[in-house]
Amino acid sequence: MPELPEVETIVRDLRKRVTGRSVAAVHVIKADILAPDLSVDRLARTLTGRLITRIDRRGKNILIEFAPARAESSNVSAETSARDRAANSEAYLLINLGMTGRVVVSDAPAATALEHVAARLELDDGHEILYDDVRRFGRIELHSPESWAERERHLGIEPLSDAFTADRLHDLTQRSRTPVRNWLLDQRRVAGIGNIYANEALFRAGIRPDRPANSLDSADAARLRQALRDVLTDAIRARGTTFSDFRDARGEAGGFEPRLEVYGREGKPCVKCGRPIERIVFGNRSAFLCPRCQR
DNA sequence: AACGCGCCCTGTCCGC
DNA sequence: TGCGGACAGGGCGCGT
Repeated sequence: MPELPEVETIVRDLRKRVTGRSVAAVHVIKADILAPDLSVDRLARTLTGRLITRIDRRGKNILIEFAPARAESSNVSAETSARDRAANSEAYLLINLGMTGRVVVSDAPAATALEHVAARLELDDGHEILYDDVRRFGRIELHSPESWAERERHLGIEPLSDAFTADRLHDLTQRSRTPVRNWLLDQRRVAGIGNIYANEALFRAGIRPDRPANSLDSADAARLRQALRDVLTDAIRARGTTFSDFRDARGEAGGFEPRLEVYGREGKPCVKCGRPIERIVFGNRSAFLCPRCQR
């Protein structure tokens, strides 16, 4: 269930721990977590020896940026091969955790407990970045600046950015009649929301999850925008929600689960009115709501 | 062509 | 006690 707050938690941990390190070696144990066009060989060839310059998050994706392999030479021959050009520009490693992916730095005590390590990045300080994933729904992609720019075009607006205004959200929702919970899950519209925070935000905003997106008026959109920002911010502060699988880069669970108000609380009393929380299923996923507080 | 559904994968839990 | 089936749900590919 890693969504925006969980990924942000990992990114902040990683940023402190591995920025400025370089890659000594790459090991892939389960090759099926690599993107279809990415071979173990190309990944290893591209990353070995490279300096980690930045760690970022985009939606639910971890983005590790690497410096060019060689310093840019002033006058490279016109016949520079594609591989040379790639080595002369930044590289971007994208990690999507899927359902059960974990990124843990190897010196954390919890690292030894990882049972499904799919890939390891050895660093020059002797530590490793471990990618662990029981179900292997996660994915690792390698990008050039160009392919990353292309990939990013398919990701929607960041809900914590200044650009995510009530007007913008209202405008976007008016183009679709899909249930607003499903609407929120589509990463091409808003990036970073998954089923847990979609449900939590809709409860906070007093909006039923099965309402068509285009039924939201501007007041609904304003409440939803604020609810999304609040719940994501609160969850980041609590270092994410752990149901069973999520762990931060130190291998530790998040603290937000006890503060969920509807998700996973079927039959339990609504925190606002006391009525039992209902679970309904649509779009192949559970939605949780208070039938009284959400309209 | 936006939308909905099934699939990928494994661990856990529940009912018989 | 054991086992089969449902369920978890991110993201993608496909059919309508």
